Amino acid sequence: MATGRPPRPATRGRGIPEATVARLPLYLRALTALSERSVPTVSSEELAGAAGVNSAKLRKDFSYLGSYGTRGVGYDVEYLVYQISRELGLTQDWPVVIVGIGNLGAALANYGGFASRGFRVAALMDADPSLTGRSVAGIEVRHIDELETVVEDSGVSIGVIATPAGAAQQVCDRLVAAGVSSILNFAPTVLSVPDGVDVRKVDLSIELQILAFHEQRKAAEELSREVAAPAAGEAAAPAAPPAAAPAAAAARRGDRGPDGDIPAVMPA
Amino acid sequence: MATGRPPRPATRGRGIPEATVARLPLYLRALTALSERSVPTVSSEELAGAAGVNSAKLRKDFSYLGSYGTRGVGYDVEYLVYQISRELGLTQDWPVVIVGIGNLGAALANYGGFASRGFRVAALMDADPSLTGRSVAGIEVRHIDELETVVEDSGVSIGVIATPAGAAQQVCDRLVAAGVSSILNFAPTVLSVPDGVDVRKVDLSIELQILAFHEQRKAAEELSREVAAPAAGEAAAPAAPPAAAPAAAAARRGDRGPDGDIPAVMPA
DNA sequence: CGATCTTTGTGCACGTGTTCACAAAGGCAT
DNA sequence: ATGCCTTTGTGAACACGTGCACAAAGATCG
Repeated sequence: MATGRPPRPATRGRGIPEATVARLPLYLRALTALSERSVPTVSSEELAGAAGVNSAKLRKDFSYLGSYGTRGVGYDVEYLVYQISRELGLTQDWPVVIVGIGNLGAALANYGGFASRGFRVAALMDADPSLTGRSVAGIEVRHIDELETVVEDSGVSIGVIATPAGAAQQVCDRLVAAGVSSILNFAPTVLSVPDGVDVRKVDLSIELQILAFHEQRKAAEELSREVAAPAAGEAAAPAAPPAAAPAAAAARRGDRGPDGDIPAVMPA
Repeated sequence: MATGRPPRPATRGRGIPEATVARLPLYLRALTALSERSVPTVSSEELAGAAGVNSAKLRKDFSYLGSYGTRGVGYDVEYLVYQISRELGLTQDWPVVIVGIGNLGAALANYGGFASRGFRVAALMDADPSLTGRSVAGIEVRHIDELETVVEDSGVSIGVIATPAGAAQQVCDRLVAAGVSSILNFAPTVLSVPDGVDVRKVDLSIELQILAFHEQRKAAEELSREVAAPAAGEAAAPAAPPAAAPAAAAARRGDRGPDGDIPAVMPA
């Protein structure tokens, strides 16, 4: 009976699947909106709609956190907001350092969504001496040489890299050496980091290329349909603009996932 | 023989898995770097290293495109660059319209990675009349009212939304109505679109929240380890910087994925 | 020209994530 | 209280993605 307990309970104990973690912020946003409208409870169906996911998936996601719903009623909005916030670690303050204050870095510094959820811009840093001392989004830009000091003094554990690609790995190494163990990388480079350091990447160029792929596929499909069934539904009516109209027509088809959209996946 | 063609062949015929499509741009970038260094051929092992993926995965990915490698040698860099570019639809020009020229929109307009790969900023648009006429990144900002005209005239099929969350859905609807069938959304909102329209989302706040989750988990794990085995392996040796050492120690564990990093997934 | 060595391409097993479908649980009306 | 109605929580089937391991293919060298 001693060994009666599962030796390796499910996915690492109360380990929440990565896919679920990625959706929690989405639920949280939807719930926050409901909270602001003073909606007391919400059903999985409604919330799923607002978050743009399947209701079964949402319920399963929540089941990893515990049984926070009431059958026949739904979920208590305030309570769920708290539980998800806690699970995501948003009940504490996360000082963040942004490195590279170019166009993008400045945009990030100005981004409101930051402070709204436990994140605080502890410092802005750049290698360009002509920038240091200047104020961006009400925060003084400091020179990159102070990076180690800033990380240590402010207890920063999350770093955002918004430098050119060439400088990214170097900055990354310094961040990690200074004690940062989570990095959000906007530079178009593959960062190599030691075990235990999390890297997430945001790459505009990659996203566009993925869209281009699908766009091309849609165009090809449309073309083959026109060839297969010439002058079927839309006749030769829209003979004017060559690009726009056919694209929209191809769109209608809906060959992709269950919803209209597709998951935006990208390896770090 | 007309209908001899497969009506719905397998995973959409030569349908490439979504996960593979998402990695192709990564390979392409690594290959482009090799090409610039005039490297003639590359093995799956080397390329996988440069792209930060498993070599078996890379080979399987390429196998969906065809048999472009030579056993015992590797892949011809130039040839692969071409094949992947073609598959992604980068051999043609993709006019892109950016809506919302705030900090972020301006950063995107200035982003070099755009033009490098078949993408061309056809227009910048904003609802603020005080912005129209002004030049950003050498491109004149036009008023949102001209959106339909621009999309039609330039044959735009990809739109980038960089507006505040409140305006995103409205802009999205107009884009779709005008014929745009691929949208890259930077606004923190769930966009609803008709079937056949692809939406990919980039959300800074969500990425940070996912990082916070892992950061919290690492901290908790570190804590429990210290409690479970006080002064076990690392003694009190690195008693210096309080932040870096513990984090790195927790890191060692490697509880996450096979590689050091985790896939950055996000539903649109 | 055959042996050997390298590297691809892929069958197979495994793990993760998604979806369905339904029993159990709770509220609510009577 | 009892029964009905709604909605959750989850078991099980399925789909997808990953990684191993190896046979086949080709280059290279003696």
